[in-house]
Amino acid sequence: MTTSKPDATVLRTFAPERHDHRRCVSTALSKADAACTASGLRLTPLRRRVLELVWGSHTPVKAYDLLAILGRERHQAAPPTVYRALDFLQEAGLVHRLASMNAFVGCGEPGGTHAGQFLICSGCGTVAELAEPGLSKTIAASAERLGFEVVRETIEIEGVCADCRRSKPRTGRGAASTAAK
Amino acid sequence: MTTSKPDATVLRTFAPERHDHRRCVSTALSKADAACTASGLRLTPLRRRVLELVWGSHTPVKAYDLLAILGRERHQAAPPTVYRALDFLQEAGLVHRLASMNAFVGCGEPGGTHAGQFLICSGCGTVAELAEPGLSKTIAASAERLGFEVVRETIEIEGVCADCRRSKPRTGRGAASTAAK
DNA sequence: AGTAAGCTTGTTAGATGATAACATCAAATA
DNA sequence: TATTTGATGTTATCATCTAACAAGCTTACT
Repeated sequence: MTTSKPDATVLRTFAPERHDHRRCVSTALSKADAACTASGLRLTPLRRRVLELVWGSHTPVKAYDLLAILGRERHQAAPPTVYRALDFLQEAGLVHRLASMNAFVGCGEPGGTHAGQFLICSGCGTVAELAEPGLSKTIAASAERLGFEVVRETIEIEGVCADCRRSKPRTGRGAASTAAK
Repeated sequence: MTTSKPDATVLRTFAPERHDHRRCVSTALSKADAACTASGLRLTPLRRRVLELVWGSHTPVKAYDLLAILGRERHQAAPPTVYRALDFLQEAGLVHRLASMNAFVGCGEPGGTHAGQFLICSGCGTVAELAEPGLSKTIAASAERLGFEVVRETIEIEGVCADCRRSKPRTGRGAASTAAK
């Protein structure tokens, strides 16, 4: 699920347990088509397929997972194939790379290349993308005081999403059930 | 340069051009000794040496650079040697890993395992570590609204530090001097 | 001291992540 | 059509990180 939320700062919400994810994918692809057409970028079949695969997963996707899938589909696929497609998609603002986990997620609001702010749930692995102006503003203010000019922000917050907190509530001191291991 | 700054939110400042960095290193090692003694952790010769090497560089250090140095010193050193030491130092709160560049920096204020907020200068490569409560608070507020429980923050801001801005001032549209490559 | 337990390091091997360099092919343009 | 540019194929390699087991040290207890 990604669009038409009242809260404009949430570009991509955590994936709810039940939803027709195919619609997310097709919506994302349509947006991508439009965005590329508008800016004169070439969303080739390969690039489009990679984008589709990235969106196809609820959770961030690793480059080599994509590579494995492409390898099955195309009889041949080497790392550069996938990395080049991902590079293009990143520059086009269609996917984001999560540095803290070396993985990629579809961008909920393609268009301008914007800084991503991500909440990553360690329970279900899904990711929410925010665009909190307040956050960027606070960072800019801190940087300003040191005379630092901000170019790129990497903000990735790991934690537990609301759904996972409900299904695996925390006890007072350490979880009891899944404590082993 | 790392300590005794009036601004308590700056845990580690950008390295000034001229300073006796050996003092930074020895200060950091003393702090580490004290912290480990206090918390019953074993700062073995190997771990201490790795910490020293990390601090020895003004800029974030790559694991394989450490490995190369250790290899020269010890006649043998394999990746696990260095990664294990780094893991220990991270958990002890003595170094931070910068996910956006796969590198490590000494922590300016060891002790509790705190979230790092980093300003990374792409000019000189040096890093400042902040602890802006306002920033964490803003993040917590955004997370709160989504019912998200924050566990770990990865905040890495890339840009240009004050010194580098002075020495390579930006022109109106694109730098002229160092534009080629 | 003896010795068992647990932590630390050595060692080998390999998984995973990413890029360089050059060849080939397709699309856009002159 | 010829030329140029961009996209993809291909091979090779580098960089980052981890698993698994062996060996050595410390610690704590008898």
